Amino acid sequence: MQIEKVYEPQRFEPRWAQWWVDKGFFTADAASTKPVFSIAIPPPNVTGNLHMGHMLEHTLIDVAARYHRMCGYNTLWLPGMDHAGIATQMVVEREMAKQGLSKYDLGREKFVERVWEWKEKYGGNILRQMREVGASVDWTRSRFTLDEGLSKAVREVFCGLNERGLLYRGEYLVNWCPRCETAVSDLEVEHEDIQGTLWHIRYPLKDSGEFLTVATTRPETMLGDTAVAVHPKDARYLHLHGRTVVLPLMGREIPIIADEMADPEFGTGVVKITPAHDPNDFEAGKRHDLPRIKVIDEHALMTPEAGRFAGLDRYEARKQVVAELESMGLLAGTAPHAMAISKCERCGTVIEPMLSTQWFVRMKPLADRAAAAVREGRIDVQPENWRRTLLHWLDGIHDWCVSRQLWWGHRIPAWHCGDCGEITISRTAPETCSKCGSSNLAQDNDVLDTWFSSGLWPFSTLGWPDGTKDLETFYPTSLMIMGYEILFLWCARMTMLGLEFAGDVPFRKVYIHGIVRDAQKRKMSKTRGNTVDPLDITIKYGTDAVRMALLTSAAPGSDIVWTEDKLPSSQAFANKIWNASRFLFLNIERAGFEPQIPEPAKSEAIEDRWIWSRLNKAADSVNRAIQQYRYHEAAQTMWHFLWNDFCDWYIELKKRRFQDGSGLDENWRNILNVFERALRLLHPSMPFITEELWQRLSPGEGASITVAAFPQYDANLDDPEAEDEMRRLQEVLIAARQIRSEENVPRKITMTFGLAGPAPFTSAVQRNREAILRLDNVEFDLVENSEPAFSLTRPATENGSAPVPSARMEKEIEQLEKNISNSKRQLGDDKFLSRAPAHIVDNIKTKLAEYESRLESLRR
RNA sequence: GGGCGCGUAGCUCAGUUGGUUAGAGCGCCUGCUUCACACGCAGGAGGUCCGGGGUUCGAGUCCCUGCGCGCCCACCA
Repeated sequence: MQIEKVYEPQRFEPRWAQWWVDKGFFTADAASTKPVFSIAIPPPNVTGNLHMGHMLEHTLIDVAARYHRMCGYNTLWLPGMDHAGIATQMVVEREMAKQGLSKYDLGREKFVERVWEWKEKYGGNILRQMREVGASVDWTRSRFTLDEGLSKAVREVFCGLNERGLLYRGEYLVNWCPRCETAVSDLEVEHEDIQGTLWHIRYPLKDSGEFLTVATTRPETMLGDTAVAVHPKDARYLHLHGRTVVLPLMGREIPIIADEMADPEFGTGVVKITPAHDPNDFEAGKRHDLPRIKVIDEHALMTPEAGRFAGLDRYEARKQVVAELESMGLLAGTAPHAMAISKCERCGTVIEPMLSTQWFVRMKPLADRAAAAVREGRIDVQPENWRRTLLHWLDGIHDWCVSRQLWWGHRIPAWHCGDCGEITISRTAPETCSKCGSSNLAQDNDVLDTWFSSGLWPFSTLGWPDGTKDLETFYPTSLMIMGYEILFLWCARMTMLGLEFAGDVPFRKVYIHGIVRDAQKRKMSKTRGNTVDPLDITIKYGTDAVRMALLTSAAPGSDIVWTEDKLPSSQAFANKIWNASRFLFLNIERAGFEPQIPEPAKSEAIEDRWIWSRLNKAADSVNRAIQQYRYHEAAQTMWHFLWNDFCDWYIELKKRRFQDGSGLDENWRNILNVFERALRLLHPSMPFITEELWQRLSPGEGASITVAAFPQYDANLDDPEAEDEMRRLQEVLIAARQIRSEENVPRKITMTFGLAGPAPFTSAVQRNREAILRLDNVEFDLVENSEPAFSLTRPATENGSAPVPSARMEKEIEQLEKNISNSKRQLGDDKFLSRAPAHIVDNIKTKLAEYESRLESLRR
């Protein structure tokens, strides 16, 4: 068999990815009686390409899924649907802008067609990309956002909410993005702290020479003021209650009201009220029945209500308003003011609180149920602090504005009567108005928030609202792995909607991972241009290496800082395994038999006993780690086992056994079995290389490591004696290597040491003389004594004696003296003796004896 | 204004319930073309675990506090 010196992932990865799909390994069987493990794979969002975050998330999910499948579960990789919404539209709009087109040039229908075309082209592109980085997904269950089944689920939920009294429509202040020309929810707004300005403006009292000075950060909104407020108990203004001021620039007479929202401590204690353009003022306006005058429109331009400022951009209007006030002597002053502005998460445009008619979902009842499910542990959220964060959000929930003034998305299933104005909400398009019977009906123009349909994902993808075998088998899903940036947007919504409509939690466990950041620890984002394309990276280093690099840094609760220099070492690790197998294959050929995984044989050889015990420990650790989402630990464990234990010691010790073509003997039976088991343990983390090697080792028909059993801890394989003996051998050899290295003795020259020490050391060396001679080219003259520690001396050579370098000795002596005095101090301390557990005390006693013995021999 | 997280070797980070001489990868130094691998092997240097208090026989780990970063949530003009 030809095995190349360097592992080339590109040769194998696409092949296995395709093969697994062809073999149907990712297709879960709803009819199976095996325990179910279903895991949700969030889709990459639609805006074009995969990014490193997708890669991380997919890797974690894939590790969990492969692990459970190997553990005997009926495993479903539940693919995500393709998101729709503002992001999609923005990308298409951007594309169109390059051709000098705007969506208005096309009109709604044509524009939607454009988006569909785009979706087909790039949506498919994303699937292809995911396949290329080894995404293991049952795409047959995949679903586009606007497909038939999902639309049905969306209508069902919308109508269901309505029937439960959880839906309402009305005119409120919503977050409005003037660039996207749509309402957005609170969660889609980003806050940015800026140094703003506080303008103090003097409002003249009617029938008096007095002025009231108000403070505002948005002077242009004064054009829409319908009152000014003072605190009811503010002694300075008691006499003004019920009086009237004349709004500068507009000449409108507006009342002075008493309302607690005015903070006497802030500014002058007087606040202007603009019910149409500020959430607080909107509420105050409701309390005092104030008119709402809209002076800024959906494009952020001033309305005719703004008088001579009409048509101006909001910021231009601000300038002119301030200038005019100043010239009129009504500007009492300005002051810098730290404040937060709201921006559209998608396009960065400053959000305008806008009076508009929207659809809302009443969240409190839904959130209460979700919170209860989390509190009662019906959903286990890990890491723990995210559980509290989620609960905190659920407890303080606001109603959800679900309507969007976009052209792409799920149309709201509500029909307006052109005659009586009645709104009919229905699963299917009604023929006539439910109130007046008119057939003059038009469907609501708004579409639903992307997250509305996304919130139905875990059950809509399984066939809900129809009762299907899939739904029955795989819902609730077992585990959801997602980044914290969509904890509220998605996780919370899925939980609420799942509980309400699918009758159970959408997933039993949620694991929240960190996000991938760039080398400067900034969030990766396309607009910033600091994204890394997983395709480039996987082509360069291989998917396995990329996965390993992500996994080894994926400690729970922390973000991953992505630097490309992590890749070469993962790549080196893949190559290391590759070459370990190369060693095996070359020797198999030399030994004269075919590659195979033979029956294991019991062996008394120290390296066999030791490696089995180590492997067993690794299996234990990997199983635990994956179950506890400690993927980095699983990856690191296998890395350490394969590189340090298997390659550095086990193979090195075995080498000498393969000198002559001895056939398929005990050595082979052990090493091949150990290697095969290690491949299985590594498979979830590095699926491709492990499959390739496994197939080469085990040329069976159609078998795959991907469905082989995951090795479990087996108490019978624990061999502490062998581990102890091996540890002693390693200690002795390392000590000898140090001396060889420091004395610059070439490997070719056999070194002979005097080894004086207790029986365990001397007998370990005695039993393995031949092995260690071959390994390090060292020999030992053994002297057994009753000291607790061994000591190494260099017998006289042709060059004279002088065994150990003195600098090293002095340093060690210093360290030993420190240790000894520490140990003695502890052992002389009555408190320590009486309170510390016995095994700690014993341990220190033993150590002390070892230190003293070692010190003694060094001094000699 | 609330809440959360971080600060450990030059760099990027591990370090489950407090326990003995704090680890890894990269980088650095020395020596090796040893017949699996130079994407390698062997050896080495490098840390007052951010500062200060406290609890404890014992603290990188728990508590308080200070400093420095970062994030999330929030309708105070």
